[in-house]
Amino acid sequence: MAALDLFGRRWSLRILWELRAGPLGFRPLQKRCDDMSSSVMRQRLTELLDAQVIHQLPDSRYELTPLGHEARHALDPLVRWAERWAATIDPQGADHTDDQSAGRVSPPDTVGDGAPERGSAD
Amino acid sequence: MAALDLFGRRWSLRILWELRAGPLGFRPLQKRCDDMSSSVMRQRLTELLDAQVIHQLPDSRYELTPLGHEARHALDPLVRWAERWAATIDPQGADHTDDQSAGRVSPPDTVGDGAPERGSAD
DNA sequence: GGTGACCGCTTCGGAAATCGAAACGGGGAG
DNA sequence: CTCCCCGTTTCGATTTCCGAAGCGGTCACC
Repeated sequence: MAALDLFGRRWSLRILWELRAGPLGFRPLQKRCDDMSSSVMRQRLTELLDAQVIHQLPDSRYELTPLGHEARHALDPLVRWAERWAATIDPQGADHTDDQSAGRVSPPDTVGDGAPERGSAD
Repeated sequence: MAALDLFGRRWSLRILWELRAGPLGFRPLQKRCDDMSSSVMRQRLTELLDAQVIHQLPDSRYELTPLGHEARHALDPLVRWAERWAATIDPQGADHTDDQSAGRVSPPDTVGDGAPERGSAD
């Protein structure tokens, strides 16, 4: 349950996700996370730090701990599900070249709607 | 990313989790989810309904769709990780037989810091 | 030495999400 | 009819999040 709460916050999962490839500094990480507010970012970072999911390198960059990497991998099935999910509910034109949605993605309406969103799992 | 947003909301994962054992009505479900606000509950329910993760039975109870069950199972590794995580950072109060804490759970503070709220493992 | 760019991080006012409790109409039991 | 539980909506109060500006610091460059 604690985990559900920790990861149920707005950018926690995203941060975990963006850190998967390697350590990142504060501002770079912020940019990767859709330019989220630095205030909230610091907050999430602190929570994650406290949960020992990430830690800070001597050069002050943030990096996943072994525990953090496990969490990120534990997330994999969910990512795979997300892809299937996207394919199920949004099977039509997956062409959103003109997409300009910022941070907010809404739950898809229904099959047959024309409201594309970003479904890239990177 | 859309999934990260859908599940990044406050009670989404919890609802998914509480529905794992079978269909539940509105108020029962609400009680199970730490008595969350009915307003937010309705909102989450709508989002989940819209995302075709849950659906409503003729007797108006809520139930996971096949897609929803997949999501719940996709969550399994995360749950397993959570247990390991709890054991890693909170190895002393190793008695999680009881559980009735309120809504907010924070990253455990066992090691080093004195963060406020309490966490419970399920 | 001065300037500008990036850095980690904090502060603050306003917007949005969440809460909490009350209330509606309806169903079933006593 | 009354009492209790139900699903659901509404509304004011609180919490969280956002967005932008600012602080002190480093480093390259001129």
